[in-house]
Amino acid sequence: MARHSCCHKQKLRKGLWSPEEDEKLLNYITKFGHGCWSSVPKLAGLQRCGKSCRLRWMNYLRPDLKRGAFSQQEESLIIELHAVLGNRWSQIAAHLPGRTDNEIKNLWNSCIKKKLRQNGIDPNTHKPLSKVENNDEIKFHAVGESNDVVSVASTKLNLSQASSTTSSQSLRVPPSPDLSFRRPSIACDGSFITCFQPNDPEGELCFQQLRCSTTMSPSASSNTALHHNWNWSSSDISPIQVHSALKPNRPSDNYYCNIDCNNSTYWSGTVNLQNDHIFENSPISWLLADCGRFDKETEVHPSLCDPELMKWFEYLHHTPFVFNLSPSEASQLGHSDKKPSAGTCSVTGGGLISSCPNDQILQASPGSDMYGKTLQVIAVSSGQNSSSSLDPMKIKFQDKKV
DNA sequence: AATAAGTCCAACCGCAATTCT
DNA sequence: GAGAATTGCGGTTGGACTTAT
Repeated sequence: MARHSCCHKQKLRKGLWSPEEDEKLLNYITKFGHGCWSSVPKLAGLQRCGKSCRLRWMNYLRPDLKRGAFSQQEESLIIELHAVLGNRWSQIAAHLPGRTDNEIKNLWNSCIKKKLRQNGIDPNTHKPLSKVENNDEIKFHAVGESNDVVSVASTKLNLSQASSTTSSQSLRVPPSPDLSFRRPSIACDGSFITCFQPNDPEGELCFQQLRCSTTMSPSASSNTALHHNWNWSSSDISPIQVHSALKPNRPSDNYYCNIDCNNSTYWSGTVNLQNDHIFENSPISWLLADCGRFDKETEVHPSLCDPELMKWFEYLHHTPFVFNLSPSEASQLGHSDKKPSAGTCSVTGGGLISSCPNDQILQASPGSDMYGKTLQVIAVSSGQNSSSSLDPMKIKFQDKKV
């Protein structure tokens, strides 16, 4: 097998880096920056190729790298991002400050894959490995423009086993289909972030261990992150609030909120007090569970339009979910290759899903009326760069009767 | 205690995209 | 515009370490 071109020219060292080599590279880059990587080894006095130097710097010597084991939150985020991005390790790493693509890839291959399989989930597709009997499946119909009837059977997840293990919580696999009604919720009114305790009639969430932490991102002018922790006790009935005095000054300043239960992240997201936006990190978002209950404009990951993820919604709510889109709206929402541009579509009633194959219109199905509200989905312009799949859409929940 | 099997992870490799000449 | 050089990415490998037999 041919070596990389830069290694042909001279006999270069390979294998593990010695502390002396590390020191040479670190000293050189600290003083002069890396510039052109191919010239770094010569200038730094190393018998390595530039590529090797770059890799060592990026994966080990960089001062901004985070050391130590991955937290439960980080693992959860990796799983969620992998469901959306696949093996795009560098893009996943971009969402985990201080972590490298190599590190995440190794974690995935050595650890997370195994955990997912143990919980009955295919790590490649994020679909369940096994399905249960047909009578538990939810079937619904969506009527296309040509009056073709499209039947979509949702995937019933085999969760009973997973919910009995601690690792299942790290996967944020719901312990029961009714979990959505027990989720905590975050509200934001421009002055306060308020964390509401979830309704937990069966005590599954063990409130004694439910914790909310909020970290304000450090701004350019300040290296200090504001960090707050609260613990709910079983007797608490009041929501937790972040006081307005902590309101950040710049629109870019966000609060990163995590709600943990039994040391696993149960809800995570970003709250921006400047514009009242709440962005949930989870692509398997709980947000749609709040249809009709939110009255704030909220950002949601476009992956919510992914039929596979919508199946989770179906599973959680025992109700189908049907988009009611015009062809152009369907296209704008990402059912074509183009990114969403400006546009509006309405999603009506209690349920919706699903794919809009080939710009086919899916008209409203006789969905359930469990929410009795109108959900407006506003696809916002997300620029021309089609390489980014993470630009959020805004979803506005309006308190209107259908 | 010796050895095999399994796990983890740093580093290598080829390829593709981008930049430079 | 063409070819070379460089950069970045994801798949794979190999060796150190741990665990099981």
